[in-house]
Amino acid sequence: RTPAQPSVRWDEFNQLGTEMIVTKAGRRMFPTFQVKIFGMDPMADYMLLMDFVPVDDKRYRYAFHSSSWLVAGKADPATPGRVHYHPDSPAKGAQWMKQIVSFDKLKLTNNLLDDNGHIILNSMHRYQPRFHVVYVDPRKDSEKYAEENFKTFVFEETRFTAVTAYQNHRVRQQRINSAPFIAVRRSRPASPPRSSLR
Amino acid sequence: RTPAQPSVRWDEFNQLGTEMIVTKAGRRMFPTFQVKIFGMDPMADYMLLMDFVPVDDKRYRYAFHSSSWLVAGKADPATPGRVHYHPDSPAKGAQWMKQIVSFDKLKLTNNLLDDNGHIILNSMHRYQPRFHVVYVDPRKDSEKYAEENFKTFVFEETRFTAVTAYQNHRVRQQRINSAPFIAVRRSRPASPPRSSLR
DNA sequence: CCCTTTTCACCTAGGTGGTAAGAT
DNA sequence: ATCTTACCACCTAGGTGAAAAGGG
Repeated sequence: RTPAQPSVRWDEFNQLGTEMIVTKAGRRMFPTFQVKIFGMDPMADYMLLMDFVPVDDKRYRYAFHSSSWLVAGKADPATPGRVHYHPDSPAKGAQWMKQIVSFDKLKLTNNLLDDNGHIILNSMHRYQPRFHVVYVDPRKDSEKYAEENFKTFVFEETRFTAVTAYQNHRVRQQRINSAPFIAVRRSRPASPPRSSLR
Repeated sequence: RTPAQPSVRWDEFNQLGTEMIVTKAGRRMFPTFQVKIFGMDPMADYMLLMDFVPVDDKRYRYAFHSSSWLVAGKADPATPGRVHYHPDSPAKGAQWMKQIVSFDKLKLTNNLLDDNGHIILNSMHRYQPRFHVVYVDPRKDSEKYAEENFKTFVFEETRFTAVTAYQNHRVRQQRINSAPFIAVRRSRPASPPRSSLR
């Protein structure tokens, strides 16, 4: 049976055109990708993982005046295709099914040389998250069954554009509304003059 | 092969007579109990857990003037004997052996009605932490082998007296020295008079 | 008197977006 | 112009000991 993606929040963002921040140090996703899982063998071991595939081979830019995304040319060279294993992997089916599985430790970066195992994406490109379940086959010749022990699920509403700063004002606002604790700082105290005296 | 308890810090405290704070809400141990493990089957599953047994059947009190612990009578009725499973359990031997295993999530409480699964201890009593390794036997009739699949380790230097507030001044000082970040607040702002007006 | 509980200021650890400066 | 980066104030979440109050 297909796992479910609790998706109210994703739908809200998807309507606006979800944007995910990527930074050099790595940024968590918001919304977080989470799934409710059904139909596993409670006693068997499974690995859960995610990866991200380009939606198309285009680069985008955001037109502020029209508040819309425009194609800005062909995609930049693909980034290293990394995967993120859910840190509880491997675990028994019973464990995974007990509650919603949340990928809140996953981080996105635009640093091609990232050394922290984060997912590397190109800013201004569109991505589709994918969710994979791997059954840990106890049989000796388990490689032979790799195909059948591997299942992939795609939730289209989780597509997004990677950005280094929110582009669409309404997405930023939605983000702030979704997490009331986020401070909206209005201004920064005047910084000292940079260096009139070297 | 016997696991090792990194023990420099434990020895320091043990010389003074280690005291562990217990609170109603639960308090972490300091020092933390941690072990380096050797000799597991890398591919097999193991559970790691701890429990605490009374060192004797006595109750103690601390004599400030002589800075020493005195026997204050027979032990209070024993507390429910709980165990604490390391939250990563079950996991493969390879995983456990990869690095030092730290029981830093374990909490001690004096609340007999505790509902958070914390370890319940009697204040002013002495305890010996114990560390257990359970091999998860894949055989059908695994109960029959319970004995051989279960190993217990005791590190005597980790004995302590449970207290609700540090008794020995030098233990308190040692604690503060061990964690430089701990604030030593000198005084509290005068509190408003309690209720001259009910 | 001896011990426990409550409260609270203060700390760590880590994530967040705005701003301004930097880069291309 | 357009996008990226560094910096930083501000937040959450949770642990900590001291002091003060409470209890037997």
